[in-house]
Amino acid sequence: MASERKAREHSLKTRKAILDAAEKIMREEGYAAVSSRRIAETAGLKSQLVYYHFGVMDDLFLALFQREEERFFVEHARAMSAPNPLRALWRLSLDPPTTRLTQEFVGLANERTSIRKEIARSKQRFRSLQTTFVARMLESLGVGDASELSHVLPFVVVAVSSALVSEKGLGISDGHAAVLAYFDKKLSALDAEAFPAEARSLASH
Amino acid sequence: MASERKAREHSLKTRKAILDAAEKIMREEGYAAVSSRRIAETAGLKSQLVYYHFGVMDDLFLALFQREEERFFVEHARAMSAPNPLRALWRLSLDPPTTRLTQEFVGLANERTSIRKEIARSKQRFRSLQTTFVARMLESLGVGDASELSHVLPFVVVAVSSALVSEKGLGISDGHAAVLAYFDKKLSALDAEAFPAEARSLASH
DNA sequence: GTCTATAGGCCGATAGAC
DNA sequence: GTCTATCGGCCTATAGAC
Repeated sequence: MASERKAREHSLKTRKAILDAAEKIMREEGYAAVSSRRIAETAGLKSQLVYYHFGVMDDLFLALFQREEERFFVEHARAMSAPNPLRALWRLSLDPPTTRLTQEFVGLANERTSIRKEIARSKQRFRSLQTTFVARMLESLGVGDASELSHVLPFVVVAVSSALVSEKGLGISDGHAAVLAYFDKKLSALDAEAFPAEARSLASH
Repeated sequence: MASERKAREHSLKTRKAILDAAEKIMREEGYAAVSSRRIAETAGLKSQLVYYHFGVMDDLFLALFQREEERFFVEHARAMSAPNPLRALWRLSLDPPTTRLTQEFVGLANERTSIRKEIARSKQRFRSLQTTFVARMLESLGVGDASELSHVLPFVVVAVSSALVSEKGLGISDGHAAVLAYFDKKLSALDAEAFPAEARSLASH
């Protein structure tokens, strides 16, 4: 029936509105500010609808996290297949909206056991993707201690960019310019060495 | 009067008990779990005493932070004057109790404006101390681009150790061994270069 | 699927007796 | 300085009408 389809679409629309509102609050005011009432206020609907569509609050947070993880996975894959993958990963990790939300989820994980497992699983997933990628990259360069560096490099990139975003949120920027310049320089150089412009240009023919 | 002195001592004891309880809860369950009632329960006293001794909750958090900052400053100074200062700073930043609490205060800063300024001020203070210290160290080594590195090095050390502690809290340890080995090695080497054992041994005579 | 109404809990904070 | 008592607020979550 057409009415069933319409109802389903409407339901999806409400779910999206709730998730969007939750995400906005979480980004701007932190996970602690996310409540069914604040979501309702932001999305322009009644707080009980949150429970109707998502069950308990834990499930809402899980749904939001999974949506975010999917989105991040796409951006992550794009960064990895860029001509300068290390620098692209670095810039992606520097994106304030993305990283800010990730940090909030980590904070949330300290409070809610059901969330912690998901965050941990997701973090390990991306870490594994990055380590594998960098390992291949270093091997193709003939680097000797590729095993250690392939773990260290992605870890440092993510940790440092995360710290930059965190401090920016606190209104601090001491030394940030130096850190940005240093990593842009070093990562670009490594990218250029692993994926020389000539090879790329030849490969595309 | 002796009774006045006794009362003052008792008051200090209560204040300490409250701060200790708040710190314990914050460490174990996160800043969101710190409430006057939970403090009272943990410290074995009435929740109203929290307000009597500290005014509003913001002031309690400020008092706790300042106590913690003082403690950290002492440890920080000790690390800087160690024979291998960079590695000592690295190990200090890796201390879970210290770093875990710092991270909770950063989260708290997202919620409470009055706290944010204090956290930012303190972070800048330590950053400045570290940058100055590393700059002198690199200059004595005759490093050319000492200005950039003196900003990058402390930033990376703090960011990476913070990320290690954070992940450990989530139950993740993928690649941690490699990161630990790498930084221990690199920082120790830099320390040894700047403060050779012979120079130290001669200077102490 | 959305509404009104409401139960039950923890919170910050204050007033006033002792 | 510590006690009892209490107010008002925001929260999660559910019941039941439409």
